[in-house]
This record gives sequence, C-alpha cells and structure tokens, in this order.
Amino acid sequence: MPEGLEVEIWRRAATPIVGRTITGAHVDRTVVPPGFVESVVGEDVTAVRRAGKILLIDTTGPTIGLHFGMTGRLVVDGIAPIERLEYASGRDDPSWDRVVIVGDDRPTPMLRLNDPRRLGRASLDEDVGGLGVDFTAVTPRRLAAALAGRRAAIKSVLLDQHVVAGLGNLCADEVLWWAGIDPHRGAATLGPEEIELLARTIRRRLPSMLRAGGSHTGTLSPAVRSACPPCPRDGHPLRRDRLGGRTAVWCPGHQH
DNA sequence: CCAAATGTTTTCCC
DNA sequence: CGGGAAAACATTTG
Repeated sequence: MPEGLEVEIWRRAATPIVGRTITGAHVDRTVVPPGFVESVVGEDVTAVRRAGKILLIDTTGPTIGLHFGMTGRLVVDGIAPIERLEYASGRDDPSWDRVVIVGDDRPTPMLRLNDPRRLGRASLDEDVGGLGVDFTAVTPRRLAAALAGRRAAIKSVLLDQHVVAGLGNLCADEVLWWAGIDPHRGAATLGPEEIELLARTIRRRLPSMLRAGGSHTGTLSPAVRSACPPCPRDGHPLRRDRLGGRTAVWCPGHQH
C-alpha cells in the first residue's frame, strides 16, 4: 500500500469532507463488513484521522476505517492526491472502485477507494488500540520497548503493525539503510545506541519523504530497488534478497 | 508465459 | 497462548 506516508497525504487531502453528509454509498460487498452502506448513509462526517496505514473517517454514526492494501488509491471529490501509485496501474478505471461514498448528493463522489488488486478493505468501528506506536511518534524509549524480546529480523519486526504502525516495505528498507543496520539482524540484538539512531532516523527521514511526496521518494527509490546500483553512500553494490516474504534492498558495505 | 508488486490475514509448527 | 515463517488472497504490469 500505500504506506503510512501515503495515508497521511490522503488524510490531509480528505479534511474538506468534514461537516458533510453521506447521502449514498456503492461498494464491492467483498471488501466491506455486512451492513456497511446502511450504517453510514445519512451520517455526517465529523473528523478524518489516521492510525498507522488506516484512514479513519469519524461520523455521527460509526467510524469508517479504510485500508488500502497494496494498490488502493483514494480520490477525494474527483481529485486524486496521489495520481500514480508505484507498482500499480496509472489508470483510474471505474471498475476498480471498491468503496464509493457520495456526499451532499453531489454528482462527483466525496470519496472513492479505487483498488485494482482488491486487497484493500473498509471497516466499521475498528479497534485500532492494538496497533504499535505510530511512526510519527516513535521515540528511542518506545522503540526499545517494542523491539525487546523479538527474535525475528529487525526489518520484519518494523513491518509488524503491532510494533510500529505505518511503516511499509520501502520505508523500512530506507530507514535501515540510513541507520546502517543490516535488515537481517535479530531485533533484540540491537544495542541502545543503534535503537536510538534508528528511532531518530524514523523521526527525521519519514517527514522528509512525506514532504517529497511519499514512500517512493527515498534514496532506495523503486528505480534503485530494481536496478541495485552501487550504494550511494559507499559504492558497495546494493543487494536485494527475500526477507520475511518481501524484497529487502540493502547495502552490505555499511549496514551491519 | 513468468515474475514481481508500497499489504494483511490465515495456517501450520514450535 | 505466543512467536515466526510460509502460503493465501486478487489483479495488473513489465
């Protein structure tokens, strides 16, 4: 998906829907809970929030949770804040609309979740209390607590939304590259200084990528991930291997 | 035709 | 019950 950065971009773009009334909804029944349409139609939007990679739309009724899967995009009032997603189609095919929410009886839908691969989901009054610390709120202390006792590879642990919420495959590789940490390292083997550096990296690099436009704007951009050129930091050839079922790109030269 | 793709969820095994 | 690895999910694109 869209990682937490993309969802943050969409959250900001969706704030104009606050105060408006949901007058209709069209959904792919396979991606919403039973009774979704009946529960939300007629309610007013009271706030738009984000928890990790989940976009939360509070209403006078239930809170709608939008998960974007790998290829979901959000279109607000006919405008796509992110025109083209990496690794997804550049087209905007209406047949890929999974959740369409009409507001104030306007002809253009207030919100569209457009998702070719259909891995996205919508929820109602979802419990987000089990999510780990949000990527925007990571501190050395919180990160240390989250990593304690974890034997799995640090990269896999960073991708676990119950540990840190909002990091995806690209951002996880990116922060480990900046922090000089081998993604294969067991999470519990990181020392206090490494954890502090990793926490600082998350707090510094991600906002910078947010300003630049999202999780594809890092040093390990999709182009770099695909070509594996010499490491921009030390010239050592980047490596790409399979870790926890995902592609990990890293530099054996400076990530230890 | 084959492989791979910003992500969860489920299943099976310790 | 908890952690972890692998498979499942569904579809498009290069």
